[in-house]
Amino acid sequence: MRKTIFIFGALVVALLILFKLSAYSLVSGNTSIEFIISGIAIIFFIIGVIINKRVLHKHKSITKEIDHEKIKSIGLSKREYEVLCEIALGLSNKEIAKKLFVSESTIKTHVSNVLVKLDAKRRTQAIQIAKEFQIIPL
Amino acid sequence: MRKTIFIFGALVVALLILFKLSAYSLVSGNTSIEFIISGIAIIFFIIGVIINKRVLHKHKSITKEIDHEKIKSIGLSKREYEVLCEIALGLSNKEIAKKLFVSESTIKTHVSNVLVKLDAKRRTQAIQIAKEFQIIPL
DNA sequence: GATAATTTCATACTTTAGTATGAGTGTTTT
DNA sequence: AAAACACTCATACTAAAGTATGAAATTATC
Repeated sequence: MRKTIFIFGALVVALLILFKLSAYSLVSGNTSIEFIISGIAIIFFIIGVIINKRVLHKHKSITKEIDHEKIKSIGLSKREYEVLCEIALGLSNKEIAKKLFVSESTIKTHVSNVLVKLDAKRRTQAIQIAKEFQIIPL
Repeated sequence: MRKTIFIFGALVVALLILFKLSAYSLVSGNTSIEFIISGIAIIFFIIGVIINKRVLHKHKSITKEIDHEKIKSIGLSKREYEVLCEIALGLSNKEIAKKLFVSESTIKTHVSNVLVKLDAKRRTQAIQIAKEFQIIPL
């Protein structure tokens, strides 16, 4: 938020300087009106692009970033969340067990807990629900 | 593509009109220089926003829209693709069977074919692969 | 109209997933 | 220290998923 205020402040100052500069240039007759207009047009075009990018980027990040608060509110433990991520990658229980250096029965326990906490009947449904909750990357 | 060309053409024309107008206004002394500059700034700011939105929208559509060519090249039939989409929604074979008004064994056949064609060992892996191929919606 | 591809279904089987229960071992938290 | 939690593992079971094979009906395609 502080950044945004700073940028807009700088923008206003730049605008005022532009006004003064262009008025001076016109009076002194050094520069043509077309040149000034073109410069201003380019500058504001760029500003428009940048600001739009910022706004859209925030939107994107909302849909992409992981909602850690949601994970907590659901009550998923660190290990359960890890298992959930591996499920979403398409791994079997056996493969997850190997990857995390634990037994398959341990993974089964974690998976069961994840299903209960996400209110899912299957691991595929858990993936879908986790995506809706934005707790796993797309 | 035609649209883009048309828009840019209109843009150039609008620019030239602006030049003439501002030059005329200044000579006749009806309008202040600040007013003209502000107008131009606003117009180009808006143009910048619009163009940026178009570019980003195309980018988004690339990551969101379904690659029908890919589906064909993989060799997925219409029914198999339907089943794949239902799998991605987290449905069980029985649920898919009900939804598509066929028997569960039919769905099993389709699922098996899908797994072979996507080179997946499990339905969860098939979901992941299908997402990477961009043949199912995120 | 014949051929090829798709869709449908069944049966029998193997494998994986998921549930239930109990229990041991550490870590926090109170 | 005791309670609560997280992680681990096992056994035994049920349910679902996936494979293999064969076959009939439908629909494109040539």
